[in-house]
Amino acid sequence: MTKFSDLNLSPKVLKAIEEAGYESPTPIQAGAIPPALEGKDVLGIAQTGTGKTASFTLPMITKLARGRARARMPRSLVLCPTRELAAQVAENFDTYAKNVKLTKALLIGGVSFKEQDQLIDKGVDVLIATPGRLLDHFERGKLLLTGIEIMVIDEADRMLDMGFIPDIERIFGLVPFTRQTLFFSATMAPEIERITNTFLSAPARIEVARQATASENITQGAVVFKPSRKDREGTEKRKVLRALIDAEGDSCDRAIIFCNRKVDVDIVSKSLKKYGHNAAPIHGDLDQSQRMKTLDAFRDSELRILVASDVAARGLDIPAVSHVFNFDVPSHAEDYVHRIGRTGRAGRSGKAFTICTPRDEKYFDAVEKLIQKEIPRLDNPVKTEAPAEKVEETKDTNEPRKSSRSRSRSKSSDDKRQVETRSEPRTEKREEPRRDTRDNRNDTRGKDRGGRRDNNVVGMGDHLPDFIALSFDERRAS
DNA sequence: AAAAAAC
Repeated sequence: MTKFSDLNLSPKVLKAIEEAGYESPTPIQAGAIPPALEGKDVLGIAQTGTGKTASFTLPMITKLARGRARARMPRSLVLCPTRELAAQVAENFDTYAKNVKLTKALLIGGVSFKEQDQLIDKGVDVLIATPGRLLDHFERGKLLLTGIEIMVIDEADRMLDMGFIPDIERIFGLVPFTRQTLFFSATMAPEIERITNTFLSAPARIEVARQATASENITQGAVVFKPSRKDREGTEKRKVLRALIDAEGDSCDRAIIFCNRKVDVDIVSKSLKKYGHNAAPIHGDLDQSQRMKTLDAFRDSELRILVASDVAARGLDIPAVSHVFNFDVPSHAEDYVHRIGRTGRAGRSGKAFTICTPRDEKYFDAVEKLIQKEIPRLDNPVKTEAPAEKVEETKDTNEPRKSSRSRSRSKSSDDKRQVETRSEPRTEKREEPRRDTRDNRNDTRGKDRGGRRDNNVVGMGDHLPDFIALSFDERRAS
């Protein structure tokens, strides 16, 4: 098996790798690092969780260690689709460049320009950025991109989804023609193919998507149910969610709940908190420092449940998530794969539950078609509409269920949320509030991230279930 | 019916 020491990385980088606890490169690393070090363009086709980030940071650090940055002329540029992803790449540089003198700046939105400007003025070796903020800096004339030696595009397919491709093309036009380009995408959509044909020159192509895997290690299940009333859908889904979480007990020690909408992220998070769960929301409307804090707490196991929009579906490095719950079926089937791919990583087992109501059904069908597998239906964990509850809940409108609801409810839709949050704890036997005593356990998980030494983890964690290992085209082509 | 990203 290849070792990092066979890859021609600089001794200082090797030392940092060793200190982080790694010995063997993952396939994408073994494939991408040698051509990157030779100065070739690289086209890496790899899913998240394959060790992709290190496959460009390691050779970059090795190459940039020689030479120094000049003011306002960064020597390399890494573009990421989301702020979190950019921050994560920056952390990766910190880890592996700790024995090397390298300066870097993180240019992302949501934070002030001032500090970013100061860093750029001093001169940086590595610029890590989201496209919008990078162009903003550029337009202010504070930033020269003519000194870029290496440019990295991370998660290109996601950039495509987010409409960043015009920005990316523009940035390609601002960096020198002679630069080296390292380009990463989980899939090769036609538009991505076009970009790579245009902007890469004779790239070394490394595809690890089809990597064989030992076992299918995500257990999937779905609760399909019909809400008793349209206006109770949210409440009842939350109840199902709680029942699912509770049924998992202590084995559910780090979970992500995905919702399709930001409002629902907030509502679900609040509701869980009220029921004693250690939960917090993350989505794009929350301010950046809050997003970072929440994510850090989740990684450090201070936070047990992360309620998220699809900001967190792809790319973020969150190790060893025990459970993924889909509060909604994602409307893009591919997102299902990304979401549940947050669990069952690096050889660990994981569980993924999806809640599906009639309005989700067509998306659910699309998901099953994509993964070429039937997701086992689970019994609704909420006792089949216990009559006692029903009576209590509906006592204000004491009438047969099938009666028409044409009589508009006196509650305005405005105070619906309020009503619901008030009534929720009442409508069911409130379980013992769950105590998340994370501090009383021997918590080593936080350290997992940089230096896991578990026997069953290969390289930087390249264990993927079979269907994830298929490219999307292959999955679609069923 | 959506999320993300620039002010």
